[in-house]
Amino acid sequence: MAEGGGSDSLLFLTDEQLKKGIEAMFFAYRGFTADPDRILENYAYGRAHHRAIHFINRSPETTVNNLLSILGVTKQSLNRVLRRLIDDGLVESRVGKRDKRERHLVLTPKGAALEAELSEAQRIRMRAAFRTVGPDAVAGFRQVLEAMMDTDMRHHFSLLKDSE
Amino acid sequence: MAEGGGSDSLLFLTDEQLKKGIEAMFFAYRGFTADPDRILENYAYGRAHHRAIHFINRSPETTVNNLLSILGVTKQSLNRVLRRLIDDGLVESRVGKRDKRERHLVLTPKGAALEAELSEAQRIRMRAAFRTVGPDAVAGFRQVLEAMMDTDMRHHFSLLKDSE
DNA sequence: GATTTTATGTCAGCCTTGTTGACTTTCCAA
DNA sequence: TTGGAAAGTCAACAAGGCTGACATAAAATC
Repeated sequence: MAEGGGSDSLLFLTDEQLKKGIEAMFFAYRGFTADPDRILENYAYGRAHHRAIHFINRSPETTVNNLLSILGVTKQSLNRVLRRLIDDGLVESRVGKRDKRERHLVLTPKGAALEAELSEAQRIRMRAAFRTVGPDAVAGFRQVLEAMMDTDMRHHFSLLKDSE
Repeated sequence: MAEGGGSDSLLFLTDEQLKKGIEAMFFAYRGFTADPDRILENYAYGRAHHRAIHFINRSPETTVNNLLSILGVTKQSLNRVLRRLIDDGLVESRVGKRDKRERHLVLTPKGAALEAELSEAQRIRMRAAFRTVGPDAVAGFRQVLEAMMDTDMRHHFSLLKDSE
């Protein structure tokens, strides 16, 4: 009874528990992206487009550079995605007023519509999960995820409007 | 005070809270994969190889078909990955004894060594996160993730050895 | 015993999304 | 006025998804 980690309160740190956490992340992330992925297929967009749309919606008038640091990809990679979203009329690229080298990105009504469709699908799943497990579990979920982020990403994360 | 969702216990279901959950998943998953990704670079392998190695280690002697259903990719895609792991001597493919059509996959010592290196890196991050937040938060984390999975994936998830 | 189904492997070709490198244009700021 | 930052673009490449077609062996079924 008193073998292994010793105290019951440390059982959650056994390698088996950690492994379960790892697999939970893997399977849950698949579920997490499944619904948007299905929607994106109808528009022939991919996850990269979804990510761009999401973060432009979160921070309207954000610059390309800022988006790059959030998404962690090269400008060439982002540019290809952004190019198409702009050409398709989902994103507007506004020349900066103070600094005219900067481009400020905003969603057009068409872009906002797709964003709403995607995020609604994702929220439905998350709402169902949250409702199933209750507020305490949700608080724990958020704490673990935040602790698992890279520190620089944690900074981006805390910038959301409703931050606590 | 009594506006919005009404009761305090439902605040975790506001769209803003759900959005924070969505972003938390995005940033945390990036952190979650960052350490293995760095290791894989040294061997010129990708995440696909990591996933295959992980699930072969979890269920030794698993068949190709079983692995396909867990990973959710096409056999052509998996075959390319598996081919290289076998050629490189990380995975052994054994002809089935009862059914000779089946191939049973096991890690070689070399494969097990890489698996250990990868999963140790991932466990270190998860252990740090778990330790930071404590057992109750970890329980909540696992509950939310499980609730967020697709049901068929939840089935694969519960098959782990230490299942509760 | 012949036929069908299942499990696997493989070839070819396509797409998305990541990468590096090189180069240009614009334009702020020292 | 000039250096360097911000942005855009072209080209080429790789990983890892996908589809479709086809081959083989063995099991299962008729």
